[in-house]
Amino acid sequence: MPTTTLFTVPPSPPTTTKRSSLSPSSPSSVASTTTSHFPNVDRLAFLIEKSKSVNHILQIHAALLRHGLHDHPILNFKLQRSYSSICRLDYSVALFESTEKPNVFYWTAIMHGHAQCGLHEQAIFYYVQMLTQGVQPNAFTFSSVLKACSLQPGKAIHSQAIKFGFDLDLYVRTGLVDVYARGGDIMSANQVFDTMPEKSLVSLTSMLNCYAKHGKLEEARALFEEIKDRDVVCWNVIIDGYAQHGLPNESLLLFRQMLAAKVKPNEITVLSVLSACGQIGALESGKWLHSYIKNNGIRINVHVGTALVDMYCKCGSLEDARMVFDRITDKDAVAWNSMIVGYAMHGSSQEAFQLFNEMCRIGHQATDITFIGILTACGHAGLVNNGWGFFNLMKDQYKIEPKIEHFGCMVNLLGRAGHLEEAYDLVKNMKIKQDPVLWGTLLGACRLHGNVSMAEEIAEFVLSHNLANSGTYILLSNIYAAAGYWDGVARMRLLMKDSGVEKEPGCSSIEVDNKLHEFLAGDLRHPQSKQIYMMLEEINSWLKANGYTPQTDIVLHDLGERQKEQCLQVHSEKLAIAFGLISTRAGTAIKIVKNLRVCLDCHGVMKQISKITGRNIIMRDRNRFHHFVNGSCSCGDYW
DNA sequence: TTAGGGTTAG
Repeated sequence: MPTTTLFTVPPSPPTTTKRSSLSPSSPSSVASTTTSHFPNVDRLAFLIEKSKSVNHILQIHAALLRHGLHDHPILNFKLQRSYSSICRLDYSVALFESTEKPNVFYWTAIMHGHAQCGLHEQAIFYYVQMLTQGVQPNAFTFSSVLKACSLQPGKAIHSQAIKFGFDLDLYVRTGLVDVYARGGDIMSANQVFDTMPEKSLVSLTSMLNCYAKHGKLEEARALFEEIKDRDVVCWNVIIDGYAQHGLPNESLLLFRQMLAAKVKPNEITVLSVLSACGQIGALESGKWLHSYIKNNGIRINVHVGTALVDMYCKCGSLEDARMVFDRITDKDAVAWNSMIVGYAMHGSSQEAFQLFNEMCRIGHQATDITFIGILTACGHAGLVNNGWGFFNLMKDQYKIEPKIEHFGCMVNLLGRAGHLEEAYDLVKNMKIKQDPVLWGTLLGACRLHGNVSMAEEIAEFVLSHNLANSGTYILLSNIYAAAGYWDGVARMRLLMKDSGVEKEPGCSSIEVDNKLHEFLAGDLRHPQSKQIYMMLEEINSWLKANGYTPQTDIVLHDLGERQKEQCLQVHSEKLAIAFGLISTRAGTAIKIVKNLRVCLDCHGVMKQISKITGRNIIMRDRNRFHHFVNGSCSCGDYW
């Protein structure tokens, strides 16, 4: 019986056993098949199909040439397909072109090969050529070419499939659902799907994917619940749908259900679940998943490795991230970027720069994302000159046109460092479309440096050019509040109310024993609420004893001093830290994730708590990580 | 009178 170990060199066989040329047991024996035995076509066909590397295929190809079998229609066809399957389209095309009068099998295979390798236009070109040469397509042809179609050509192929009578074929229909799904035409996808004469698990999954990809999670869930024998692909689609559309908790919940349903996760599953862990900042769950991967034979290839690096960075453990990163053997630019961006968000600028140099040294091309990481690193460290240096390097040497995100990093860097005019000029003069977020960044810098006049000038421009969003009103309101212009605050609140804008409430979360606990400001919903508030009282007495003054001026409401203090005391991050202190062992680090930027008062309080309790506190806010150790923060109070 | 081809997750 042939096995997949055919291409490994076996222990030396007894010399008395005559090895048949029909069952070669090593690559060289394929190529050196020169005995009188005529190779069996089935056997060679099998060997071609089993081949996974270009060398194996080339050896078999050579053997075919030696035996004059290269013209054999099936072997030639299989060879062509085999080269395509490893994306060696050069060989595949050469074979195809040397085939006299290729039949529909050859045409379909060459289309499929190109579609598979992402050469979509080429695949469609072959389809047109085939028709021009009078070869009739069949159902296989349509399902192959559809893989290469975006919405417009897809519609044309759809009509042709109807014309040739293959549109009811299960595979063709599934391909059509997929075309409409990819093109975002959910209505048409639905219509094609609903009118399918029969539905397979694959077609159901294709429709499920359509909903999940486009954030139609309710529809996706309803369809998912209807599917009887869910396979791993099905689960992957729904888990990823939640992970990519802002519901990472739901994604983790489904992952647990998948395990309970005894469906074995694969590489694709863990990519989505790791992303979900990263979004939540769930380090314990992420670590558990890492061990699961190791214990269940899921290979840590460059994709899984990068997802792990990303998860560890976002969950606050740079050490674990770096350990995984160093073990990735075939790092691509994405892997390097994830580690560089990780260092950047922790404010480890020097490490980010070092890694960037290392990446360049070994010949990896930096991408636009690399520069986002590097410029972010400059921003967190206030390195204005370095920032300009990298920004220009990117444009001039790497020929990467700065995108809105790069301008965002620069405006943030300049604005934060007090170079307000420079930042203003950069935004005014940039050649790409004006963006509300960028103006928001600039307004944020005006707020930080108390420049009310520039803020008002910008506000006027932004409001009159329809560039305001919810953030603009909030920022302006905050700027007025900080300057004590309560009239201005009232005006902005009115504008916000009229435009239906609501401020996103601050929310902090903390993971204890694999369970996520979320807190809003002043939250009383937690079962241990009473103990949490008692702990808060204790913290307050510690702070008082240490002479800490609450930063009441950051409370942007027109309230009295005592009320402002009370307002600060129940900020979500304070509830989370209080819960962390009562629910974890003394000495363990506490990790908190906040959806907004940490406020000045909470930042000061965290520093004090780290000193008083001797605990390390790691806090991820919307902007970056803060590591509080013994009374100081890794951000150096610059954030 | 034959063999060979296709659809879903990343």
